Amino acid sequence: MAGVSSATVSRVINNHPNVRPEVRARVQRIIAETGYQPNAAARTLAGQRSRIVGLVIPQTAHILFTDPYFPRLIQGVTHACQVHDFTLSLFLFHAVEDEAKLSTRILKRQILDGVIVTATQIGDPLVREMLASDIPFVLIGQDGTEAVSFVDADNEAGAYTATSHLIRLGRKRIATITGPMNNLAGVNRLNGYRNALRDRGRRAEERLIAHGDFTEASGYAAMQQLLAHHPDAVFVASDTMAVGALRALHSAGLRVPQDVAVVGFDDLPHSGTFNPPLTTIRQPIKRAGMIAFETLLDIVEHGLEPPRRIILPTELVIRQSCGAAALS
Amino acid sequence: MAGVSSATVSRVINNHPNVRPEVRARVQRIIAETGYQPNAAARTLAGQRSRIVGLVIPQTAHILFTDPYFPRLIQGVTHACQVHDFTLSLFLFHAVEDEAKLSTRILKRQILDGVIVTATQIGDPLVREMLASDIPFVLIGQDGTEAVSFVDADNEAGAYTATSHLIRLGRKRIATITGPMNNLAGVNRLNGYRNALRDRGRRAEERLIAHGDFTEASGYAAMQQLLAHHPDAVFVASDTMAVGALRALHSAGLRVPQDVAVVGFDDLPHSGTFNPPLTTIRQPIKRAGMIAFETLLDIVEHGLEPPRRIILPTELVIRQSCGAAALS
DNA sequence: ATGAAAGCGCTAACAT
DNA sequence: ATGTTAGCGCTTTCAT
Repeated sequence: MAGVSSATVSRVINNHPNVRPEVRARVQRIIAETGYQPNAAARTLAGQRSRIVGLVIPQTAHILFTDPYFPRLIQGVTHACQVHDFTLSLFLFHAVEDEAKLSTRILKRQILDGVIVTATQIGDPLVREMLASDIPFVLIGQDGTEAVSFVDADNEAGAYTATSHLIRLGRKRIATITGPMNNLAGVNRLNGYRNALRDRGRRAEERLIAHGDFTEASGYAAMQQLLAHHPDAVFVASDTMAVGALRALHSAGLRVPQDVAVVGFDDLPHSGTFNPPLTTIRQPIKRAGMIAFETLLDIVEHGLEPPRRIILPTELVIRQSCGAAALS
Repeated sequence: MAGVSSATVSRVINNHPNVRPEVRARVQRIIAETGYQPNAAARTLAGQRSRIVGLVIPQTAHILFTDPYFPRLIQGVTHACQVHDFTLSLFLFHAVEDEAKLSTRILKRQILDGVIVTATQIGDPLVREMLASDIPFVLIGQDGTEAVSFVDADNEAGAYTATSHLIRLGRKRIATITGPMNNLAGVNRLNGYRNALRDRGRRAEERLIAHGDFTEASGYAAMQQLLAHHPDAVFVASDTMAVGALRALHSAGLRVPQDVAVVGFDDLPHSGTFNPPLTTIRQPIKRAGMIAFETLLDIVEHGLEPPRRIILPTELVIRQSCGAAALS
């Protein structure tokens, strides 16, 4: 004790106004000298705030988890946590059964001030559960539910830009490899592709649309399937699938970009080192993670209403795989 | 209330023996019906156990964090946490300054029952700090400190196997791209390489040893450097660096495995889809994460002494890049 | 501006 | 085998 009551120490730590500056300074000195840190459990119990948020990654994302997308996202969220002196807890579901534990183990124990949920499918039961529990939460990406706060990239605009770019380069048979159709990012990127063609008086040919699931293997399979219809360009809805597509193209002896131009989506850390370096739509993954946290914090502190709906811009990053570099 | 005191409820929840079976059943029924979950903060405060462990990833690993190695590891740790009803908190350091917060923010607040630390450098100050704080912790990998519990792959044996394999295939000028020399995995893999050559009466040529830092870019640079000395094989100390090495080889117009055989280390999820598919040393990354957690749990429950030192076996996975497949 | 005291929801030691 | 009670270390009224 530094000559004051524990109540005063508490006021100092929590920056309450009613403390004489000189007392405050003295207490702070003692804190620094002794290396005192308040016990987190006691604060949580007394104050009803844990300063812990959860990052929930559903089972559907399990196979995607080694994709560099998630590390980037985690970097963003942890960085924001760091800045605001929050702790991040990770909930990674390995099987569908695990998700049943979400409500009991995670939500009802009141350890979390809020939750960030990522990579949901359309109408994800996880989201319904969260909604029912009235815990503050924000989605990264959308699940199609109205009145849910989210941070998302402008998937449709990004896909539109990518496809327009290929049209502008004079490509005639522009195919696409989509994401999963039970995922709104997958759907929106396909919409962007369709709209870009439509706005230039072309109709999307169904044979030039192949579905993937955001994995590299699915990109490979989808590209092989498209080959039969001789595309001269392909917009791939994720960079990871683009890796697979490039492999399929190489195996078939086709040159990129001369025979087939390729544009991806994501701009992952290694996309610039693909062979050839990948032209792609950059989405600010790390920033999305940071903004998701900050939005969540705002909700925790100022209430759930109205739902925050944040859409982040994307940009076209031109490298070699689209053939534009060769022209200029 | 189900007709009993809170103490009895507590006994039921914590599986204390002294409860009549019929009372226990009744209480459990009520718990199930009401969906009651004990408040985690109160339990922690009263019981001195939080059932939360931390996973600490130092700043030195920041640039490596998008490597699929970390997701695998995280999958292992979260899976084990799931099974034992623990929660995982992630501490990812973005800058050296952040690490200063480890002790104050993380260790002294007593939120964590224990900590798993990964990817340390030799003599990492982080480890010294943990040691000083007497919190239970285990390393994934080693930092060279004696009397510290760790789980590690048998890096030296793995590298020895890889190099021996290349020798057996008749390669004469076997180079290596190493990991960083301030990292014990890097050092041990180099030792394995040297020993394999020595045991077959060869001397490692210093010109055929190029240093990398486990990033793809460093693998590319190191391979370019080695090219001047005309290796006919190269053991690359990580699959991610092998991607870079393969790129350098392709750019130089060399064929893999005909001109240069390549063997990697890790067996990351995508290593089988490289061009050509990569022969590599598989280390059980996910399992290392699980075992690290279980070892930590053992330490938390049964004390720090003696330090657990666990070394996991590796295995050679033969694919196309080493040229063995072509021979058989 | 500060201190005293109640209480957050549990666990554990002590009675019975 | 079960209930009673005293904390765990804070925050937050309520006095002063």
